Amino acid sequence: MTADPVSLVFAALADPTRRAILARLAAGEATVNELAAPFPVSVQAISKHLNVLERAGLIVRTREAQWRRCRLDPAPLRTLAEWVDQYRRLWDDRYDTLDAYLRDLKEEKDEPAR
Amino acid sequence: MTADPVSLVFAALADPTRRAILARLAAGEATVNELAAPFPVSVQAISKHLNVLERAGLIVRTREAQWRRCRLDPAPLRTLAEWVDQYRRLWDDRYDTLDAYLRDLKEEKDEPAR
DNA sequence: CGGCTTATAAACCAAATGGTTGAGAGCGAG
DNA sequence: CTCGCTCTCAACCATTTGGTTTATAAGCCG
Repeated sequence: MTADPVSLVFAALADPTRRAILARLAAGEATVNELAAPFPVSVQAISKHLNVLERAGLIVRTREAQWRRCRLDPAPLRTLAEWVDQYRRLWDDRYDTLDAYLRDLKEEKDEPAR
Repeated sequence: MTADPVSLVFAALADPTRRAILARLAAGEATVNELAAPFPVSVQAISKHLNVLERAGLIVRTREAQWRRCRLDPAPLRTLAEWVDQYRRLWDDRYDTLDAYLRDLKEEKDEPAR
């Protein structure tokens, strides 16, 4: 129960079953049974996975007769993309100019380095 | 022990302490003690966190006298950025033109040609 | 050598995780 | 109303996780 949203999203995505569920939902809404069908586990287990995804804000569930329709909410994924982008300069060559800018900033800050 | 690399990376990032360690390492290499200093937990706990980060491929540790110097390896973050990008069209309006392009690609594939 | 510092290993513990089964609740169709 | 389908809740279980403390390895320096 770390409560902090970023951790919730990362934790939710740290499971292959849940990532597969998201992939399925990217193609459109689905009911719990539809989502559970491809997996070798019980529907109850999938229901638990959906709870995790919902608490992370990655899906929303709407009740519709006896069905619970699940829809993907991409907002947390956007947040996550921004988080990863903090580190883009570390691997992306095309980031060179901004990287140089940041190096300049750093040199200003700690002169006696190296 | 899910072994699958993507899950390892997500799981490693699902902890605020470990993300803070990565943020620190983005500014440059550091020893275990240096990394542990800001946190209210024992050095042993940090050592365990470093094991998790290392198994996820996010850091590499080199021995240097009695110190273990830790360096960030951005490769898994790049993989992760690519994973998230699968979903970019779901939230990014500017993705409209590329979205249309991908739809065209898909139409091509559905035909027997190629 | 002996002591200090750095870091890991091992044993232990409480809590969280991912799964199961069993028991309903909610709703539509016959 | 009752049957069947959809879905969740509750209890239980094994394993993992994040932390602790204690012990130990490895290396520098006086």
